[in-house]
Amino acid sequence: VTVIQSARERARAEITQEIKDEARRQLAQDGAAALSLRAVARRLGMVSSALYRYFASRDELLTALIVDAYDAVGEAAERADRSLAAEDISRRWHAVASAIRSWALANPHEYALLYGSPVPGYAAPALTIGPASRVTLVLAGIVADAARFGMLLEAPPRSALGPALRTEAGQIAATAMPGVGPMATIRAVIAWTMLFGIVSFEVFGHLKGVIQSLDATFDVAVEEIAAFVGLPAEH
Amino acid sequence: VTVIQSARERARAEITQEIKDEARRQLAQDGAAALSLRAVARRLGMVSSALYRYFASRDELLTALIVDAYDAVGEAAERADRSLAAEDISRRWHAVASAIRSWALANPHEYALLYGSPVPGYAAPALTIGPASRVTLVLAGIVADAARFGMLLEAPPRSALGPALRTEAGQIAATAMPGVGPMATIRAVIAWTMLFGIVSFEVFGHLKGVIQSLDATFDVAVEEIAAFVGLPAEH
DNA sequence: TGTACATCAGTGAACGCGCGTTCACTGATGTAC
DNA sequence: TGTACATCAGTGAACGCGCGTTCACTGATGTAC
Repeated sequence: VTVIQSARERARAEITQEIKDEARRQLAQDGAAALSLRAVARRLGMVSSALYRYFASRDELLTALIVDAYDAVGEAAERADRSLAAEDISRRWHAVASAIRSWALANPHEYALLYGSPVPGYAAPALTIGPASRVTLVLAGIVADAARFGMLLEAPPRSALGPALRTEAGQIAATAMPGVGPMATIRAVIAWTMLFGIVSFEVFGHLKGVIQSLDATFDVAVEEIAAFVGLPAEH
Repeated sequence: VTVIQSARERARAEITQEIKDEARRQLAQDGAAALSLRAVARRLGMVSSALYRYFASRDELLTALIVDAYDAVGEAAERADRSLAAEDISRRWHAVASAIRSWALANPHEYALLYGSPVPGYAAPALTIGPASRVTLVLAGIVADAARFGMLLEAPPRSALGPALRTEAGQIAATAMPGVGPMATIRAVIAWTMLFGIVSFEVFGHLKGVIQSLDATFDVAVEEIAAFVGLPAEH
């Protein structure tokens, strides 16, 4: 963190932030497709070409928003995780899942930007990978800790893993979940997609007209996914 | 089905179809946001205003594409389901899941239109509900048949259902899965979101750089979801 | 401390583009008597 | 079977809009001597 800043540097940082904030506001209201540099500039009382001093293109601004959004969910998940003792596996799992869901429901358009349809013509640059994996690493960390504490129940698989998948599971475990066996690793990856599956269905409106008790359903789902991964039960 | 048609009626039906086909082609290439009436008209050698004889607005054309897409996945699922004996629960489950995934991978933009970010400013009209539920009913039918044949294993829940959710489960079961208990019904609904969760993650690119063996992972996931719902194991 | 020059934020006009939708019209196809 | 009229597909021009991006510029802030 740079501390000493000239007035110019400070102004630049502040205005960059203001641009992102206004862009985020528009994103939240009308979605990513409706985000326009000109509209952002208009709202800030600037001329549209002035934004090019801060972002080289619309895509670059979009990338900044994506990175911020990944960081926002990531931080929400990390905060929920940190608020509990490491051994409290089941409650950590529930807390993190709820944090992700709450963030998604509070920021549906940002959630859609991250986990919905890819924006056509936009290729996520490499610098989004780090922030994107924060949430994933939190979930993986819970499974890894469960294994570390001997609390991970590796149930017999209904179908055996092929050799290719075993190898891949080993690599994933090595980097994100040391000490977790291949089947449990694959189950954890699948659980990750399951979690976002139910969140996406709720945020995108597919449960409307199907289920009203969304909180209760989500809790049941999270607990059942925990069981599926082999995490200890609640209480 | 109307059989007797005047030349005018036949021409109208054909051109309506051509418009939808061209629109679908553009949708497949550049996504829903890039779909433009003018571009469609240009490709068909018509003037843009001529399209208004067939669709009252861009949204109406989009709705037609959505309905067709729902019908396409729905039919793929139904065909896969019909190809097997009713008692062959496990293979029906796998076949239907694979049919959905294959359709999604072959038609990523259409899939995104149905299950990705909602199109901002577009409210799906009531007439999409019927086609949208075809896939869901196929999956529900498998669970219902499993119950009917005494092949559904209702495992003890890790967390009990609240009264509100029990009531809702009863209603869902009554319309879509007669004979299935409340917990199994909720599990079926959750399984439905899980299935689309993994398909969405694959189609939207979130598994890129995480897992290479996508076919194998999907098979494992489908089998594990079957176990979760209480469907019989393969073989 | 003061001056000369370099850096940089912001302006305003312009380029070139594509979009959805409306409307008065022409001319061909269908229908009623 | 033939004529008069109604229906309807498609045309072409226009309205009004907003967009991303470039570029030569002004004037203020910062830096080096």
